[in-house]
Amino acid sequence: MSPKRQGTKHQGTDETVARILAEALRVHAERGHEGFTMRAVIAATGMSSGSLYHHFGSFDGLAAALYARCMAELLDALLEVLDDGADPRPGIEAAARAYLRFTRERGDAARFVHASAYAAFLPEHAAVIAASKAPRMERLIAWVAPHVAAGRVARLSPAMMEMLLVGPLAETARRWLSDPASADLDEAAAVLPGRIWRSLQP
Amino acid sequence: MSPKRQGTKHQGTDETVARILAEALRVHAERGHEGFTMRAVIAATGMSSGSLYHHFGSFDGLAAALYARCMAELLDALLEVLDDGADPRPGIEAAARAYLRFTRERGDAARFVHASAYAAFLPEHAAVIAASKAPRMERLIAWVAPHVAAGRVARLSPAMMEMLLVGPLAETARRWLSDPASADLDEAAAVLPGRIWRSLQP
DNA sequence: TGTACATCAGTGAACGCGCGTTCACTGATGTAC
DNA sequence: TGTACATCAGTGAACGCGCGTTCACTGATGTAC
Repeated sequence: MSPKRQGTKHQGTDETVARILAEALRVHAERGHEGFTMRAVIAATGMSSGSLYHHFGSFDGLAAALYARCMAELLDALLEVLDDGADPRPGIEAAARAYLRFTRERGDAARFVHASAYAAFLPEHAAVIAASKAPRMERLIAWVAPHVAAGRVARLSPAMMEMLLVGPLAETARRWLSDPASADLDEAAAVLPGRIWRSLQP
Repeated sequence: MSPKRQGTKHQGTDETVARILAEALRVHAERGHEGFTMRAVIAATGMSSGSLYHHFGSFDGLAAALYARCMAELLDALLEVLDDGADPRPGIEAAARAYLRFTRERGDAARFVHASAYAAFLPEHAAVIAASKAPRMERLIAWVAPHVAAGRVARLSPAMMEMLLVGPLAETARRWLSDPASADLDEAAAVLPGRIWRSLQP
């Protein structure tokens, strides 16, 4: 079931990278943003610093790779629930609920994305992150475009749509992630999707 | 015009505290969140570490004081534009524009607030921050309450209202603050207030 | 099939550095009598 | 009015610590001939 190392043989590179990223995310979740250090990740993985440098080049490189993966998972969670119906409303509302569900179920990934908003690695490793994020954003835009053309969604720039869709959800997630007692995800899931849809109507 | 120190006489405490906070904000704006350190603030103010500890107790204490001040300024900017008319719409829309204006004109304060979202000092110094934030939030809630009672604003919990009002604005601010080329505050000021108002209508 | 070499994941001790914080001190001002 | 003491803003050298990073190395596997 669980594929362990065989003797002293090396694992595949992808497997090691995935394992390091998973442990790094765990460290961030358990020790917070300030406790998220190269040395903590080294200790958590049980690997050597050299190995981490071999795979990621630097601590910022590791963080950027983790950010790209978490962001991709979040966007995939939204893309997954979009349908091909003539009415955009169910898709928008389902995406809003998916955002909140992702926040609850993948709180560690959501926290890392949100907490990295002003991290220095974002501009420095913008290319790696864009490579992961851009195609998914394009799929979202491609989904909504025909609805805009048909007058079923307001003719706004993609940026403004994103603000209206993601803004209230991100704010709720941020609140809940920093203190689960301070926000009610169930209430948000009941209230926000309909209100967000309203704000996007023509 | 500029009140300098007179000989070796000490300034007032409030004046010193204000000067330290102003320099700290400047350090944060110029060197980024990772460059925002006690030592950088010491160098920028030209004061001794002991003096900063005398006034703030710790670096987190200084950060918490700065956060409380910046958050208060942001909330005051919103409160300032609320009017007493029978129609809540102008007030809501003016508050939305005020948020974006504050972001542009007080970018340093806005950046510090946003970048501190997951900082360790928030829970540790929650009391200091709440003392500054809570009364202002209450004034906002008190402003909207009669409109809700009269059926002019949707009957939502204050938390949900806050998410709908602030969400798209905060997301826009965040985007603009991390890269002014990646967001258009003018477009946001033209588009978002009306859309936010829609999302809050009964 | 055997040998020589290249590749590459992974090791871990050691590096210098900047961090937040401490504390014994100075000296100006306020207060008591 | 003068003297003694308390208060408190401000000083700055020194503290130990954990940080990200380096680099000479090991050893298993893949490739060439």
